[in-house]
Amino acid sequence: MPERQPHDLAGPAEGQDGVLSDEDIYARLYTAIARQQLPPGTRLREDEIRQIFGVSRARIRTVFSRLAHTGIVTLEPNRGASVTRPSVKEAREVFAARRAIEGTIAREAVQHATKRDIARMRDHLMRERDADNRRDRTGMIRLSGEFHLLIAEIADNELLRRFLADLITRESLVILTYEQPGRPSCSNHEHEHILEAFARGDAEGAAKLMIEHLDAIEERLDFGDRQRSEIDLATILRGSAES
Amino acid sequence: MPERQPHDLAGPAEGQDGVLSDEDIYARLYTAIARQQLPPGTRLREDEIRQIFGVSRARIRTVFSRLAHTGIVTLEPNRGASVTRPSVKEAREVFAARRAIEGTIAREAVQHATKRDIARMRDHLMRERDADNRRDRTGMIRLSGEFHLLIAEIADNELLRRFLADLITRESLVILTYEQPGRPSCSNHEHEHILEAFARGDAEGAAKLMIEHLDAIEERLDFGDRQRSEIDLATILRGSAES
DNA sequence: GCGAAAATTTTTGCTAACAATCATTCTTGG
DNA sequence: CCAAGAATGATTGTTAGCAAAAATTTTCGC
Repeated sequence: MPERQPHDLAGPAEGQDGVLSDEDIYARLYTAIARQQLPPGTRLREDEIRQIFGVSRARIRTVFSRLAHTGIVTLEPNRGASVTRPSVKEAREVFAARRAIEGTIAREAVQHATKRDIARMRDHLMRERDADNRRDRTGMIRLSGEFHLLIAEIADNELLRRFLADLITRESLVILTYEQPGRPSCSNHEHEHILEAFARGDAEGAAKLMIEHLDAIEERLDFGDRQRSEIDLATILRGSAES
Repeated sequence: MPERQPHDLAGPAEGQDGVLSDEDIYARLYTAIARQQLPPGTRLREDEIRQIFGVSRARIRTVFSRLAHTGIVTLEPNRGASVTRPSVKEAREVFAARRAIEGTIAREAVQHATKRDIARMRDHLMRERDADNRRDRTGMIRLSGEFHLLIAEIADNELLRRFLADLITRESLVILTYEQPGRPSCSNHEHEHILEAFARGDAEGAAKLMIEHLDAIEERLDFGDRQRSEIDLATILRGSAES
């Protein structure tokens, strides 16, 4: 897993007179991490980021502090910032937190959903299928997360939507850290079942399917396998030293 | 509603060599706000806070930025920071978000709870009753929030616990803004019913009671009355100008 | 006396620069 | 040749100070 460098974070200037606001910078870094462009462990050096965005270091420190507060960036005193490498415990907490809220979000969203919302969901799944057919992995990851956020948007609670956005971003780091090659984490077949529950107005069904979907994502990761293989290697290496 | 000043935020130094870390400063301000010591609208001037804590302004700016990210402090460009005054919409979102997660948290907590946890809850309710009998309003508010956080702690998901802590802090601002005098917002009788559900291991019952408890808190506030009385005054004042 | 404009003060936004810490490279002794 | 220590460079942590914006006070004209 090579660490990618944050070279292309700067884009068209969004603020007044071409100056990026702290919020803009935060959003850029956040999005890059959410889209797995900056994998876990990527060093984020203040001076480099400040040059990329053309601002002073103090601005970057502020942004880093906020990113750290959401848990997607880790600050080490005197050593700087890096994209968070989630531990197994953290990973499991992210999934548990998602299960805790996404069932309820789905239920609320079904009760709020208009015909237009359902059409948006359909359109979204078509785009997921397109990306899947094109083997556009980055696009799939983005669209998968966005499907969940679309549901949260339909549920119409900004606090929950933002909390979920953070959880999804943290989960994208989990996926990069613990994913098994060739085994996609988020299935658009499962998304389609959820959409069907929405279309028939089945709030409890949607909630149940959502939780099962999240269970399935978690199962596709390999926390357990990784720990076992580490123990085996250590045993083997100790054995060969003693014989 | 007078605005209190942040004079007494500094306390015993907690960091190495008596220097407070950013985290310490964040925690101090957060706690003061959560305990309603700094009411909605309180101006937080950088220079004043920096003098109180004996650090540079840049440190304070970092802390303010993070507090603003949780929504409990509001930053206005070129005008500074103040404790957030929640709008009615925000207030309702806080309650809706709490209902969305606290039912699930209560359910999880019942399934995790040990005898020791139940004893801690009982002890906590005794302290609530003490505070109530002493008419210690500040203590009641703190302990009420802490009861909810104790349940989240028993549920053992740090992400949810922290999100709930933020929601509770935001709710304490809502209560200060919209509370009816003489009408306490959080009833320890309702807490006792919740504890009973815990003691008999009734996860669904606990979840249901928790949601009803939150409904009841929300009902005790007067979003509606306030809006209605404003409309009446405007109508009356316009009527007297035309006659 | 009142309102508007000007002047002054206060506060925020931001940067350059220095101190402190860590990481890397070089040197030295065994 | 290797390990330990020293030297050097890179990076973070922090502050002082200036520019810009907002708030407050003073002045002036009617």
